[in-house]
Amino acid sequence: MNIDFRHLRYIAAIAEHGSFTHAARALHMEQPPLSQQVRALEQALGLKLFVRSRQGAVPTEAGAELVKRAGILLQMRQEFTDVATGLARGERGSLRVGLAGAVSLLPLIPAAIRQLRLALPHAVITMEESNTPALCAALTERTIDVAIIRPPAPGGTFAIETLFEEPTLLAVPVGHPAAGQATVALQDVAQDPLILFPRALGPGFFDAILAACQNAGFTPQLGQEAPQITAAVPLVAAGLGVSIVPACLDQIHAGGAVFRPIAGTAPRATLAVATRPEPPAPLLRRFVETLREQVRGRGAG
Amino acid sequence: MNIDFRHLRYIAAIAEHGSFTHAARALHMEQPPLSQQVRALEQALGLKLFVRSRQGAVPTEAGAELVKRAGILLQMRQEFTDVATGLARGERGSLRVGLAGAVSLLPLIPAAIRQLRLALPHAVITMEESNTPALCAALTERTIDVAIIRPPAPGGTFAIETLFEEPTLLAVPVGHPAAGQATVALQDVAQDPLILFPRALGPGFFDAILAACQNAGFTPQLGQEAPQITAAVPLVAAGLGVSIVPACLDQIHAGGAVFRPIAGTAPRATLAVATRPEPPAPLLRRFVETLREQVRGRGAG
DNA sequence: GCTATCCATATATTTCAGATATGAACATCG
DNA sequence: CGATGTTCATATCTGAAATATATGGATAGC
Repeated sequence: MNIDFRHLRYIAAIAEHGSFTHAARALHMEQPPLSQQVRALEQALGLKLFVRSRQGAVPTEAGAELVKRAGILLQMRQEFTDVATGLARGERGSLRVGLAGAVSLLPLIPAAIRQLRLALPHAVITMEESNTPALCAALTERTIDVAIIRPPAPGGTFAIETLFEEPTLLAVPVGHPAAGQATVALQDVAQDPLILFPRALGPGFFDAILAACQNAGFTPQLGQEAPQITAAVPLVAAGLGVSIVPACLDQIHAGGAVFRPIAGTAPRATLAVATRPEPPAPLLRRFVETLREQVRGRGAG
Repeated sequence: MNIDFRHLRYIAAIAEHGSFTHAARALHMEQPPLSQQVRALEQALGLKLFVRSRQGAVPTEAGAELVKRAGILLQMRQEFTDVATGLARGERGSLRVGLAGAVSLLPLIPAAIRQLRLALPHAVITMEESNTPALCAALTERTIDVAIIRPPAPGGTFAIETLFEEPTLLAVPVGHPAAGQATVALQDVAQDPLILFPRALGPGFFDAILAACQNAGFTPQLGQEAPQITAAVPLVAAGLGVSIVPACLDQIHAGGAVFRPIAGTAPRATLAVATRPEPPAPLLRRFVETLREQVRGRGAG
């Protein structure tokens, strides 16, 4: 015979109540099937678990030992279902979040992760920073579970949800004439070399910047290429040119670079949540929901 | 739904084989019921355990966690049955043995216990020494599981099995005329005070000694009463009289007492195994069997 | 495009846990 | 001392649920 949790529950109940009849009542069943099942179990194990008498039933020595183990097993089953419901509710599990360049400077994302960490102490949330193409590759390779990227996502097929459009600022070196103005028109820096990241790291943002310049009536002269989006700021500070960067980069106090709002219609840096196309794990779903809440709550970030 | 070992086996097998079809084969069942059961389990837990594809099935993160726990539970069930069969075979468990006075001097009993200890390393065997009435009381009170007694057993109802008849020796003080003889007839000590234990500690043995004296043609003059059977030897050594004692007592080298075989039909000290009337636990059965073997092997002991 | 393989669905079958009814043994109480 | 109520055991029946059988749909590899 195959021992079953049922048998374990039965012998535990009998030991607890000291009688087949009372145990049966507690188990919401009748006494005969209980006797029958215990009898079958005893036969299968080849030993008597209880000494029956008119006063009830007491475990034999072997019975006591096995009742003890039955209790442990039942407790572990309970733990199994508890963990399962925790996982189902997204209160448990692990989530690896990938962040595109400069995204971690946006208060929004760390805030969302912090909120989730507090709400779900059993969840393990890890972060890593990279660029959009690498993040998308990591998604398909299952190295991460979700990425905040700058669309479009290259290669593979993902579920993409636009989070919000981040405003941009013009970064100019101190001493530059535009640094004196409260707001700068793009034309005012048409002659300066434009320092940008490699287009592959965010073609959408890259093209939006170029389009804005075209709209302003000039074709920008591309200067030194910044290896990442954030790397443009030190280059500007070094006097190699100007740059258009996500607004959150003004947190980088490079000393030597100042940030100014752009007059008119400035380009915008889109941020999106990318996941694998498969149905999301509960914890992932919660994370995305939290992100949306944060966006709604803060407007931008 | 109630989670069952069946479900745990199923998900463990699927994780191991990486496919429903192969797992079903390994489980000696068909694929549809396996799919159905896992589906039901997933529904009950409210989460997906496996990602199905044409290449097979791989656990989700939650699935992997739960598969791990399922393996532990299954392993503990195995341990449960292992312990149960160990208990059933009497290879496991505890046995409390009570020994009547002087019985521990008989090589037979320690030898049996030693043999059992070596053969059954998982068994816990403890011993204690007392007198027959106390041992019988301990049996009914379930303080011990088996006793080697000097019948008859007072009070209560027990399963008694005679082990063997131990020969007796005459104990006389050095310097006593009988000490010079190789064999002593009981008549030769008819005038000496006979030192004996209280009759209640072994009425059968006590009466056998008196009967032997009557047979030899005299009624013994009872001297100082020894509190236990073994205590007679020092009293004899102190010159307070003679005694008739189980042969094994010659191991007590009191200095001052010598032991001599009794001519003719000497009284005999019966030893018996007493247990509670209920069917014996496996380990107890083994112990009694070992005792019988020892008796057969050694003749006396 | 054909075939093999994978999982899902639908239906039939069988097994087995549980309910009901009853019996036997014994303690308690009037 | 017998009546009554407790205990657990036995026998038979019912019903739910696990499994088998048959089939379908989707896809990867040849």
